[in-house]
Order: sequence, then structure tokens, then C-alpha cells
Amino acid sequence: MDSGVAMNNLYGTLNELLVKLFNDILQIEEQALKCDEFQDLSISEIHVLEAIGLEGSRNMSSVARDLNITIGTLTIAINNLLRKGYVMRQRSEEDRRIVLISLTDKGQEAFQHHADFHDEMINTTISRLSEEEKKVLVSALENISNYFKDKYNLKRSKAKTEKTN
Amino acid sequence: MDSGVAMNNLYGTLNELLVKLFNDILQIEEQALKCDEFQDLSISEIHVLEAIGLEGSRNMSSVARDLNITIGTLTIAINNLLRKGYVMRQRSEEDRRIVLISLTDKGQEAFQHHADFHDEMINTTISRLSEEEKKVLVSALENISNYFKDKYNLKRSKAKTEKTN
DNA sequence: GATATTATTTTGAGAATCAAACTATTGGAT
DNA sequence: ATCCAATAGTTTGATTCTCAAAATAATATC
Repeated sequence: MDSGVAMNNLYGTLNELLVKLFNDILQIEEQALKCDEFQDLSISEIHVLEAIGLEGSRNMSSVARDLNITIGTLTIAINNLLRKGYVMRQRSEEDRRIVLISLTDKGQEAFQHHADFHDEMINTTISRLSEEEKKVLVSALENISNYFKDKYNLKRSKAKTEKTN
Repeated sequence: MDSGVAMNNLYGTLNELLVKLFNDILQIEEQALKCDEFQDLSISEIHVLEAIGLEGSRNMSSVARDLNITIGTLTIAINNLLRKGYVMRQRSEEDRRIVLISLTDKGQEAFQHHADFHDEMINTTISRLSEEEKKVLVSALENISNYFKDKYNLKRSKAKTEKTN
């Protein structure tokens, strides 16, 4: 609520920092993407590539579920990624209703590029923190995460290996 | 999810936590919004209300800059918020080119509702940390934030020290 | 074989966004 | 004073992301 009590500026500081970091990361992800050879990919599209993953083919439904978008939305995204040469689409032989999608070589490169960005961001962050800071940071983030999970019952995207088919 | 956090696997833990938190926060913000009386507000629109703020009027340019959107985009958002009764719009008397926008009572209530969500999130996090840990967390986040700001030259949205309430 | 179920695509619509063209106002320079 | 450049916003046209609902196609069930 309105937290009228004392409220040393720790609260304000922390709130500001988190909001700032959140905005920053969104911007950075966007920026890190656009600067390179994969300029024709949007953030959403990168997330689709991420969800498809490097290992083999996945069907539309499971990928859409992981991304928390409808299959219709995914169909459109895949159409575009297909046109740009990042993914392949083929029908399953066993069950011809099912559409299997997978990354092309180009798609795998884009995937890797994005993964590298994540790596660098995390590694650089870690390297700048003391051992104690690392512990506290992880513990604080776990706290927030658990609090969220309890309080709102979230649909978590891809928590498991998702081979239930 | 192990809370033991072997430090050698810190990278994976942190990466996972961040990705998870990101998805969560987006979903929760949406959800926390929709559940209540302000169902006709989107996340983007709430962010506009946030940027306008409780204190007096602001002009279009500065709000757009804070939100990292074009003035044209903001014009459209303001048109809708006006129609729904969340904001007021009037031209400045001193310089009639300038349009001043501010929150109506209803807009202020929506602002506060969103601020409460933030409050609760932060307070819950803080309350589980010791004094020492609080300091460490702030310092760690500041460290990361500054690194980002330096490395990518980010357009920062409103870093003003404002108190919620 | 008829019907129900499943997997996906298509269609129609609505936000959010941008760039570029346009309007209105102000501030200088002559 | 008048004309021109700069500034502040709005409008327009287009694109992307999204959903819900209708349509299509394949499989499963009875």
C-alpha cells in the first residue's frame, strides 16, 4: 500500500534501479540485435528462433505454448522467418496434421549470436561483482521470483524439456 | 529449482533467473492491471500515465523522450487516454505550440494502483534481506546498471529521484 | 462410414509503433 | 514589419504483433 512509514530511501533506490535495469535490458537486447548481420530480425522473431532451439524439429503447438502466443500468431511469424530464410517447415510423415519447424543454418547462427549476447551480458555482470554480492544478488532474485510464482499463478514458459507428445 | 546455488554454476542460475523474471514481470504487470477497475488500460497506457506523473503538467516532447517513443505515437496514446478519461490536455498560454498533459483524478488513481504493485514487489523483496544484504544488493545493481549505461550508450528514461507518494 | 477431435492456417480486426508530411507558433535577421 | 528558420504537435500511411473465430485437413472413434 502507500507505505507511508519512514521508508528510508532504500526502497526508492531499489525500485528505481530495478525499473532502470528492466528498461535497459530491453533496449540492449534490441540494440545488440540490430547492430549486426541479422538486421532483418525483430526481438519477437529472435524469441521464436530461441523457442525452436537448436535440437531438431518442434511442432507449432508446443512452440506457441512456450512463447505464450497463439498458434495463429506463430504461423504468421514462421511465414516471415521462412521467407527470410531462418527456419524450415515440413509436415510430419507419421501424422500429417503436424507441422514441424526447425532452424536453418542461418537460423542457427542467429540463435548463437543471441546466445552469445546473453553470455556476455551475464558473464560481464558476474565478473564485476564480489563473491558476496553474487550470493546476495542471486538470493534476492530468487526471492522475487518465488514471490511472483506464489502470488500470481504464472504460466511459466518452457520450464521443462517439453517432449510430451 | 535449487536454492543451494553452487557458485560454479552461477552463470546458469543467474541467466535462468533473469530470463524467468523477465517473462514473469511482463505477465504480472499485465495481470495485476487487468484484475481491477482499470481494465480498459493497456500496459503501454499505464506507462504513459507513469511518465506524466502526479505532479502538474508535462509537455508532449519530454514525456515522449522519457518513454522512448515518438511524439506521434504519444499523440495517439493521449487521444485514447483522453477519451477514456485518464488525462487532460491543454495548450500552454505562454507558448501556444506547447501541449500540456496531466492526469485526471481517475488517472491519478490508476497511477497509484500501479505504484502499489511496485511497492509490494519491492517491499517483499527487501523484507527478506538483512541490512547488510540490502546494501550489497543495491550496490550490485548499481554496478550492473552503470556498466550497461557505459557499454551501450543508452537513452535513459527519467532517472529523477522521485518518491512514490 | 459418419462424426468428433486435433493441428494448423487463414481471415478480420485492433493496438503500438515509426517515418514523413503537414499545421501552427515563435524567434530571429534583415 | 516581414520573411524565414526552428520548434511543438498532429495527421497519415504503413508495418508488426497480437488475438479470436472461421476454415481446412488429417486422424481417431464409434
